[in-house]
Amino acid sequence: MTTMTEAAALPLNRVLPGDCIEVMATLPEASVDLIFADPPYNLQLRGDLRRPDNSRVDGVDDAWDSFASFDAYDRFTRQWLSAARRLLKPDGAIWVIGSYHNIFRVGAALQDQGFWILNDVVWRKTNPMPNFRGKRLTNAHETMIWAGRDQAAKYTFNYDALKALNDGVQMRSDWTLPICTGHERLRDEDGDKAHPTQKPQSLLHRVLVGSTNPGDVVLDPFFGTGTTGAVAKMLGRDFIGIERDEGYRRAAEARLADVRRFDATALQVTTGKRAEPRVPFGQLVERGMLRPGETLTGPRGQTARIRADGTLVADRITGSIHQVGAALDGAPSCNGWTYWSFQREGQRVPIDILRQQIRAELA
Amino acid sequence: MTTMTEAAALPLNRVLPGDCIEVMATLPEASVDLIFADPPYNLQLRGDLRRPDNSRVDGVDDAWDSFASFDAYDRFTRQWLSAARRLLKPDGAIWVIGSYHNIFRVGAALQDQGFWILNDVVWRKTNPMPNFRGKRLTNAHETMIWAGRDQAAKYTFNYDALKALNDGVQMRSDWTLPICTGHERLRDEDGDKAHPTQKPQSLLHRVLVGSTNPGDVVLDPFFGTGTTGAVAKMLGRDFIGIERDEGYRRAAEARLADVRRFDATALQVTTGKRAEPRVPFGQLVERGMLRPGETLTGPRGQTARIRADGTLVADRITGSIHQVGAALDGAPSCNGWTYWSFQREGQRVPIDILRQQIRAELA
DNA sequence: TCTCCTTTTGAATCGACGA
DNA sequence: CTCGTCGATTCAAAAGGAG
Repeated sequence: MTTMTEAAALPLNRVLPGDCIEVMATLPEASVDLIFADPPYNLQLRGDLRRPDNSRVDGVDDAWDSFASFDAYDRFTRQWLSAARRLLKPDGAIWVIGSYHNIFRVGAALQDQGFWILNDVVWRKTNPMPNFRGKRLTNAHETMIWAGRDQAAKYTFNYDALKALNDGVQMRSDWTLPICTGHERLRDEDGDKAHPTQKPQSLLHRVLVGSTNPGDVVLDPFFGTGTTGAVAKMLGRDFIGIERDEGYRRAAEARLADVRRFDATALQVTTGKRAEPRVPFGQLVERGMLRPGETLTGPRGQTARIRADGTLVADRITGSIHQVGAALDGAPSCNGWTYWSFQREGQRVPIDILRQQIRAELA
Repeated sequence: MTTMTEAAALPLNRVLPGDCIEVMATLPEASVDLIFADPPYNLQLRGDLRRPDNSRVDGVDDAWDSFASFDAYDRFTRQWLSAARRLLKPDGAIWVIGSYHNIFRVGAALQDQGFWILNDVVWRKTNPMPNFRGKRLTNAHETMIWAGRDQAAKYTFNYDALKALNDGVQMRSDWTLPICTGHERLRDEDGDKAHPTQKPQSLLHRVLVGSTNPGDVVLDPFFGTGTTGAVAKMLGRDFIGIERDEGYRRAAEARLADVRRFDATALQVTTGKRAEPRVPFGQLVERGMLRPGETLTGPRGQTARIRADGTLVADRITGSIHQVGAALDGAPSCNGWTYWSFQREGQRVPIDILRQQIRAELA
């Protein structure tokens, strides 16, 4: 959906160096379909933490996670969110992940800037770090906020694909997934973890399958070691990464070079009836699949006759298949396609069968 | 822990009428051990919502949940929080429950006022209302914030009691509990629900066991129909309720009169048996155990390829592992978990092996 | 009383498109 | 803009009723 000029101006599938607020300011507005952001959590750790066996926990103590006050953190948040919002297309959306240290401030800032929250999603970790001191509950989840650019945004939501991913029941707002460990966890030459808060690919897989389409542009302003880019590449989405730390950038670039894109068939995803072309009921009459004068039957024996223009008459009611069905049932609305049947060889046949025939021809 | 004079001044185990901000101002400072608050969520619903069968959803349209703007909601939040904080003893703590509509604003206000967040706790509903229009994820959880009066507060945390409640492993920050239905749900003379958002006793049971001791004073400034009071009474804690709606107050008082101390009802609902967790096939794909594009093999050499949403494609058939297996065999049904295998190092491996791996992690 | 099936219901920010 | 029309969309529990 990008024009040539936009596409030319966008540095796709690269990791841009620098501070994300400054770099985002250089990119063209309304050019990005989705933003996934994993900003610093502002953890406020005091001293170091030791396990019961006295070994030291390797916590997040990097300078980039340190802010002088809530106020400073809020200023930072509002700046990067504002820059990010400028880059979103009108129907774009954003995901932000955080913990209780920062997510309330991020959520309030999103609302204040006009983003429209669609869901908050809980990532339940199957294998969280235990609470070694027994002073609080095990912090076993993180929170993601999914928001449209504004209330009017017609955001992408692949409902049927996520439903398929969840064994045929609609996807819920709590996602149970393991943290990033094992081979997936990037390590430096010394065997230490390359990034303290590397997110699992499974998390990004679900986000991108659910809220983007192949060919969409996904921006990650806190790219880190590039989980967003890796999954985007696998799924045939374009990405833009921004990362100011050279070490993380190098790790991400090495990682991305090894990623293969899934083939076209694998990228296809379950779609529902919404994606199908519309078929006017009148077309069934025009094509002679149903004849004017023929009688249709409703679910409880209601009858109506077809007129030459594809409207129905029942009793004193006239109108579309939907309107007559709704009127007969005293219902506020009705899907005429699933309401009415016709007779063929003594059998009741739903009219939706005929619509499916036409759609099959169109495919 | 209360002195004689404080105890004398406190209206214990009663439901006080009136606006909570005004009523709290009349109570003595530093007199309460714990506050549990379920403030209005500011839902901002538009129009009515119908189920696919055309029945109408009885949503929250009460005047008390309506605010003119985020700004108005913030002012309200800061006022009641500030009044509540004055009432807390130095080592007191607060719980606030909310949804994505309001919880970010509440969380930020808590931090701004000097409360110190201890955990955010996710209430995962076993039986949430589905998303009827298929436009978002099922909103299947609510969020609670647990915070000390300030960073120095030596808050109460009954670590071992919660660990015992959780089958001997540390209590996590995600709690899986059913919503309030059935006999527990209070109804008026007409059989309608007495309160639109009654919380389950199991939730309060866990909160009060974990963060109060017998004899503590628990304040609920948005008392509603009195779940907090009922569970407090059962558990031998004192409570103070504030509720401005007379109908809710009467329902709460009738309810409380029937509650006996040490009633085991709440305990029973808290500990439920766990069934074997369902593992969607899609999770094997998300987690990279199987790749999109990879080929699965059936018992007699049938093949199908995996797509990014966890569905299979074989010939012209698309669907779940079960559906495609059944279609290829011309069978009415099929257990895809035992039907399909994948290749690893030249060997055929049943996909069920991978499901067992995931279940082992969850156990 | 027990089983089986049907009905009801729950804190919900729940369209798209053309005229 | 608004307005009218098309037509897509639900899961787990518990209550209630039939046999």
